[in-house]
Amino acid sequence: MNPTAIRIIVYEDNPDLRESLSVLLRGSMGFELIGAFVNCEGIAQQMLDLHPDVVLMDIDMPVVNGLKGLKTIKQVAPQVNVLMFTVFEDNENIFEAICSGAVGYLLKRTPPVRLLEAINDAYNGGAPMTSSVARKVLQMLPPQPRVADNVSYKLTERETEILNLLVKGNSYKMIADKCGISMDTVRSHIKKIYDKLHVHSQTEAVAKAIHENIV
Amino acid sequence: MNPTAIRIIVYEDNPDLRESLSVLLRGSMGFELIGAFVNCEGIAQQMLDLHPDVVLMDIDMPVVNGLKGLKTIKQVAPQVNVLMFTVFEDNENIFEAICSGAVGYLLKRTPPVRLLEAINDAYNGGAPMTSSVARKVLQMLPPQPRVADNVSYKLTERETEILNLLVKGNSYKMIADKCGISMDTVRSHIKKIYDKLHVHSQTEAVAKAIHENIV
DNA sequence: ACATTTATCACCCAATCATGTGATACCATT
DNA sequence: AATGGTATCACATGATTGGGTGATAAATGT
Repeated sequence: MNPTAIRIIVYEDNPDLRESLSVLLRGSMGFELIGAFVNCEGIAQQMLDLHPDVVLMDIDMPVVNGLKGLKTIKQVAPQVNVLMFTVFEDNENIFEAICSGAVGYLLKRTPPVRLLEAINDAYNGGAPMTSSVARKVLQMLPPQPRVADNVSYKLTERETEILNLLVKGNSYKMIADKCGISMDTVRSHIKKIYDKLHVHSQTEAVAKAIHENIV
Repeated sequence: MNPTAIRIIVYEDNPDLRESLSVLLRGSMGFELIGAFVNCEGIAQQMLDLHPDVVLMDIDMPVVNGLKGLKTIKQVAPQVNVLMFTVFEDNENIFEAICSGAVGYLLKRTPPVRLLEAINDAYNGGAPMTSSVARKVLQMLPPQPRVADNVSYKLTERETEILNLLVKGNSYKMIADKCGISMDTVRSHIKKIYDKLHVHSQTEAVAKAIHENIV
């Protein structure tokens, strides 16, 4: 056992891939594979027994999947750097993994050299992730990320105001009251808003407004 | 001019580095340097005149710095992918850049090959960033944002499904079609949804769903 | 000075929605 | 066997919304 090497455990149900990873890690200086399992059963005990530096974690595994495993790790050994290693690139999985404390998120198409770099990064305080994943993470950030708001649709001040009231659940009548104008005028504005947003109902307008604009 | 190349503008006050970047980009297939400036003065006009695909942006520049430049770009040409390229690795700058719409954040010690890859990534919808930057971005994420999804309102599976269709702008009739049930049944479900969410209109339900639930 | 944009209001009609009341059927639990 | 939850459908009524057409006035830009 190399005392300076990064201690790694792999969780991966696919036998071929698990074997490839094992070979890769055993053949690379500075890395030491200390365990490889088909799923996350017994993961808590494994953390305590083997105390790895980095865990390479598949998501889709039978019995106990990677996201559950990640959460367990963060409970029993939060200092362990967990790198998700998966084919899933959907927001839901990324979001859950990141929120549960994964430090990185790599797609399985990552070339071996990059994988080793990523493990190294993770060990040294980085958060390696595929750039497509990174963009998804950025999209999760927003308190106020995009400045490109209603400007893109060129809504007037009044239209923006009315759209906001709509989003808050006001009916035409309530908007008319709050703005001190007639319902017909509200109608008129809303028609123009629909035009500009390319939608045909309140529902769509509200969804679009929340997703893309000021809210 | 190569019509398929990625069109790039560089903002960098250091003459040597600017020259290095120019040489690098001119010598690389698939990249076309269409401008290189010492600061962000006149950046708005430059965006409109040159319409780049990717902007490589230093932060520390005299007169008008990179963060201001970034914000200007996002106002006049929000579709441009801006890659910050800087020596600063402090949270403040990263945070501001990301929140202002930068798609990536590279440190100047990034090797040239990686830089080209990053530009390519940025152009193709990724968000390339140094892994140490990525970890800082992760730390900006709220600890565990919302676990409180539809469970809190205890919507049934069917109700959740219908709510989602509603959020996507479907009318009762369209939902009925997609679910293979009658409009009256849709009505019935939606009534229950309103009850559970304590709302009284589609608009409110949609807003609430987007803000608090699964979407 | 003229054209454009913005905000305002009016009227009409058909489509859609909100709400209530009630019924049937299936399933799981008790 | 009875209960409660879910999913399904029906009918009715009034309110709200979406679209069309058109008009006036003030502000703005050319």
